[in-house]
Amino acid sequence: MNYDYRTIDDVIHSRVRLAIMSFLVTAREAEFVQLKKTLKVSDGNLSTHLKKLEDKSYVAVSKQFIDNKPQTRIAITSTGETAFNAYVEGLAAMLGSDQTKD
Amino acid sequence: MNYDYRTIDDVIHSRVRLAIMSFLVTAREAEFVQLKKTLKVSDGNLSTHLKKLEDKSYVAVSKQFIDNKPQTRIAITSTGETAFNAYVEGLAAMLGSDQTKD
DNA sequence: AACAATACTTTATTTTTCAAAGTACTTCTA
DNA sequence: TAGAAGTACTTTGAAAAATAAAGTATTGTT
Repeated sequence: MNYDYRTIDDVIHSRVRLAIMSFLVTAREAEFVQLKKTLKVSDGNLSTHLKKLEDKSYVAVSKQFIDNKPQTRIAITSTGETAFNAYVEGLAAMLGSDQTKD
Repeated sequence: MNYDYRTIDDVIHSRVRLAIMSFLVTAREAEFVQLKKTLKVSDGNLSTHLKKLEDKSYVAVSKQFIDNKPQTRIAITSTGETAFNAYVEGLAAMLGSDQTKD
């Protein structure tokens, strides 16, 4: 069991970013609007959190026009997936998921 | 699967406070100094985080003198334990702990 | 008595979060 | 076809949170 809080990745740990990463780890990629609706987060909030994940290369953001409207697609990267898995493991080690109770 | 970040308790979610609660949920109670060493956190930092947990009645703090030195004991409350368990469940629902992979 | 050490708490600075406002369009309506 | 409204974002700024540094109080040590 580990209780050193520094071992948990604070870039992933933010509630909004954790939701983003959790969604992407199974969905693989998503549109900005889809993410916004799923996470029930404001535009600005989503935008800033995505930038942080992008800065760390946890997600890759690509922009295109579809029906003359801008569309932003966000995909998890392998770096992001590795970091996410490490995060979950670290969390489990802290929470003590092995405790036997009902 | 739930991706609404608001469902996860932000008082518990902070890295330091999560470590505190995780520790206390098995240890039941601890001394300030013990907690400080285990979590590798500074005095001031621990003090402020404990106050937040105390404000929410997630922990109960009692002070006494032992060998003429102040000693602060921190115990998890039933409110705290309930909140912690709910937090872990909420987190599991977000992370998707049921995913079948090796 | 002076100095270091222990066990904290308070303060102040830096960082983070989040929503309001802003930008750059497109589509709809009169 | 002007302009109002809507969509898809980004930037900015204000509030909240995290953290370390400084402060308080007492003890032990030399």
